Amino acid sequence: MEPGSTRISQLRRGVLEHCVLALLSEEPLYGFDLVRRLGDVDGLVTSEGTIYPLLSRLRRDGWVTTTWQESESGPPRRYYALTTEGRRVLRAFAEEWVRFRDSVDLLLLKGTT
Amino acid sequence: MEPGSTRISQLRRGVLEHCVLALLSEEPLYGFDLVRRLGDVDGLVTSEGTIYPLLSRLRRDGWVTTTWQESESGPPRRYYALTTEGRRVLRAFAEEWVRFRDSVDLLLLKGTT
DNA sequence: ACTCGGTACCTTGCGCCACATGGAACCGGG
DNA sequence: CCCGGTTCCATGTGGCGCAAGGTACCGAGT
Repeated sequence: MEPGSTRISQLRRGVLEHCVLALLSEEPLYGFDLVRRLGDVDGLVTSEGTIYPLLSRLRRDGWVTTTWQESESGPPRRYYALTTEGRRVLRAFAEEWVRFRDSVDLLLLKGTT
Repeated sequence: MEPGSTRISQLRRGVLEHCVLALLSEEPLYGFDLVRRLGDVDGLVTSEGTIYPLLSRLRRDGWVTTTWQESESGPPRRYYALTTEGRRVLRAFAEEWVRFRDSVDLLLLKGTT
């Protein structure tokens, strides 16, 4: 399938990023683990080709810091942890999301019930 | 501001399209009117530069049909009406949206309450 | 030793779509 | 006779999710 063409993948735009922040708000995690965890969530299944560029952006924007840690089961892991700015962004998005979600719900589920 | 760069505009991706379908599911509407109606909805404010290419895609995909109608207040209006296929797509997306929304809610609003 | 699957990191190129910008034409009122 | 409101459209840009492909480490099996 052509990249970025499915309807559901359009949906994830701008949301996935903040779902990662939400996961990191509980504990530092590494990329490969994030892919696995998101893989368990309906509608948020993703791949390494999405996660790593995304994590780079988070780093670039100063929303996360990273630390390398040895692994017993493979190459070293890069753990990502939220910065104060990252937490602020997450909180702000959570509010924005609620407003957006309610608007879409209102339009979309009016006649459907 | 650079086009498509704001965080909120990423959110609208793939959603706006189906919100338009939802609006059309009640009655045929024309482009300029759609911009006005979406302008009243928090988080879905958009512009003609977004709506008209979007409507072209809906037409291309056979989800809508159009009819021209004279206007007393300006140039003729192009009214868009849902096809059977369009209604099917809308119903399918509504289900997909609920699943997606619930997943995001779960991740995003876990610690925020 | 050698391969093989699992783990773990990364880059590159593509396609989609929201948006800014700008253009055209119609109308009514000052 | 111009100007704001209405109504349609096309073009170019930027961001991001994704497929594809590459590198390297580990343990287990042959």
